[in-house]
Amino acid sequence: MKRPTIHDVAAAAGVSRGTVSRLLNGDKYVSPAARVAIERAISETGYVVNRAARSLVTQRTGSVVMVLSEPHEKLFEDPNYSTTIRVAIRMLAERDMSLVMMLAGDEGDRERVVRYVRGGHADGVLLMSTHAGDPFIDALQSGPPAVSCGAVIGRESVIPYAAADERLGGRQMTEYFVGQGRRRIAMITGPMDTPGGIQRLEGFADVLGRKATKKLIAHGDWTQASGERAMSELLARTPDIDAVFVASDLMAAGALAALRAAGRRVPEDVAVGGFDDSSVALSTHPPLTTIRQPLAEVAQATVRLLLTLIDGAEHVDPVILPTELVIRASA
Amino acid sequence: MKRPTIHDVAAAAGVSRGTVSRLLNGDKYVSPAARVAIERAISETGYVVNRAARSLVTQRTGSVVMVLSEPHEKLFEDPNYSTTIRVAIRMLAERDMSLVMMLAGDEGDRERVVRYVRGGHADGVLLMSTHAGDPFIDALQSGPPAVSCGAVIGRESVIPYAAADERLGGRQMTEYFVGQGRRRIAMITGPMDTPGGIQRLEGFADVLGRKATKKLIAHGDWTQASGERAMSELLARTPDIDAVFVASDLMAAGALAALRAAGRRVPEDVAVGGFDDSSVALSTHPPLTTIRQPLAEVAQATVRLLLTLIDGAEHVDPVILPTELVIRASA
DNA sequence: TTTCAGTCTGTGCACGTTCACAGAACCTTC
DNA sequence: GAAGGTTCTGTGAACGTGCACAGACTGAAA
Repeated sequence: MKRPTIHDVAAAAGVSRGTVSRLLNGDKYVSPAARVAIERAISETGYVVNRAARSLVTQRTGSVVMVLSEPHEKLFEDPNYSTTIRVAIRMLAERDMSLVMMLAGDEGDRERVVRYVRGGHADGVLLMSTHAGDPFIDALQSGPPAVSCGAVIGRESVIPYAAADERLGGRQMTEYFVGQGRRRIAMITGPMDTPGGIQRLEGFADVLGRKATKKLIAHGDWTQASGERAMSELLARTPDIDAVFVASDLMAAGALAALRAAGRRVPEDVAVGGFDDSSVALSTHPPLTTIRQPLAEVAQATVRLLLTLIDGAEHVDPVILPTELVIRASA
Repeated sequence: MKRPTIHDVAAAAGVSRGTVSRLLNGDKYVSPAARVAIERAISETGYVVNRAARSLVTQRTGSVVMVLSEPHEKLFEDPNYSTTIRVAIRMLAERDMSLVMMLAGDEGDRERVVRYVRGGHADGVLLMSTHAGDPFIDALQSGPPAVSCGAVIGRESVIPYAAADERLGGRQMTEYFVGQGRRRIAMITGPMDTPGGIQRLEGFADVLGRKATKKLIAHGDWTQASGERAMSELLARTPDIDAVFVASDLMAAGALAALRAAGRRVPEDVAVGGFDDSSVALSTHPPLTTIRQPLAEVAQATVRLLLTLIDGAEHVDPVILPTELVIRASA
């Protein structure tokens, strides 16, 4: 039993293919009588358009590809992903478009993505967590519109993006520490080739100025273990620290462990601030004071940018959304 | 500047469309001379096949749709998702297939999925975390092959799946408690319409037999808050508990908070066991003894089942993979 | 009546591929 | 040299849709 085609619908409704096609594509110039007949025929036959045939003639695929630029080993649970995926699916579904996922972890992956996109298999590209100087961004330039969820360092001008104001978040936490009368404020950053790594530190430095010395700054790689290590480093280097701003909740959990091991009380001896307001922030002891990012809003803005470009806009401006301080027991 | 077609490649290589098509589809009967000429022409022109045109004639789309059956509000970070998504993308990419994502949170979503699948837009369906008695599984029966990542309760016979042996996990943790000489062992379960909710409890009951009384069992909904609430309930009901098996790490984090509030020491007074071995298990204090699920292996097995069915197999058997006890400080 | 604009409809063609088929070229064997 | 099997190649016909175009019908204005 074959799937019904537009011919079958037309025949059942007693009209021609063209009329059915017009109705399907929201064209005006379809008489009320034809309209009801066709709608009935569609539901009777269970017709659904063949996207392949349509895209063959329209040169559009009705799909957007989301590219995950994480190296394979790092399967860490980034809440950003699940939120963005869901928001994107939902917004695309409203326009009857679908989301296809691709990985860009190694060279082979990236080549595959470029081939896919260049081959015209997607109407747009949604980049996730792309690292600084990623060469394959250039390869994407000539194809369909591409946007990034989160800033692409060094390429802000070439690829539109939506992101949280990470720098503001850094300032918010640091100002909070200062306002509490903390005097020796340290920071554990993320990798310095990511926006979160760079910009959260910038916010920290904005507030502290020259008091943000190298001795007070340690680097992690987002993992809990790296947070623990960095905290130990800091304690060894500058024992009189009374506050530490950690660039992610997960690393902050590591920092808490190191502080506990060193016999420091939190928040009495050392205040700890995280970033992300992830579920980890609630499961630590004490729960983390942290910075909440407007994840869903960023995702929405990203998709909106992409759709605007797909609709033919020449240029869009980046969108930067404010973060928010969430106060809990750790600071 | 138009995209090159198979005609352009054929012309550049001095052969006909048919020969190029044969090479592309791995057919034998292509002479060595033609082969090199075509391969050169392909790389010179930058040709990449038009999937829409191909799928129009082959009736295959080269894509698999992953259906996320979570209600919208619950955007909780399930590590299962990110692992399965990555594994699926990777395995599909090897066969030059792509993964498209859809949501099935409400009735409208589900209808969209059914239309999409029935419309022949996917060669297979990969169900994630489908709840018991989900009616839309039946709607999927008549379409392309569908498999589930995780058991589908009450439908094990109708839809193939791969899953972790949740029941075994429940036994492992409970036996560990028994072996340690714990006498009053309680359990906090997940929702009783999910495999994780039901089967982890079954494992618990397997070991404890009639000692697993109703008084010792409380129910949560996977959230941290529900874990905390359930733990308080249990303590009020049965104050002499000396161990509790919590069906997820996140809920276990909540249980730890409740125990701390009640002045119980962990693990001295009460041993706590979690489930999942998620990142939360490491960030709690003390770190959680828990059950590790072979997430990646389950994902691989799921995709393999689906591909086997897509390749024409009539029937496949479900795959159930063993869990593993991970001992940390909480028990 | 004629003219014209507006509304609605049907038809042929193109999109880029695969597949079945026919046939050419080559080798082996009688 | 005829016959028969491989191996290889080109060609026409689909697949299901959107779009441009031509034309039919309406009603209003000249």
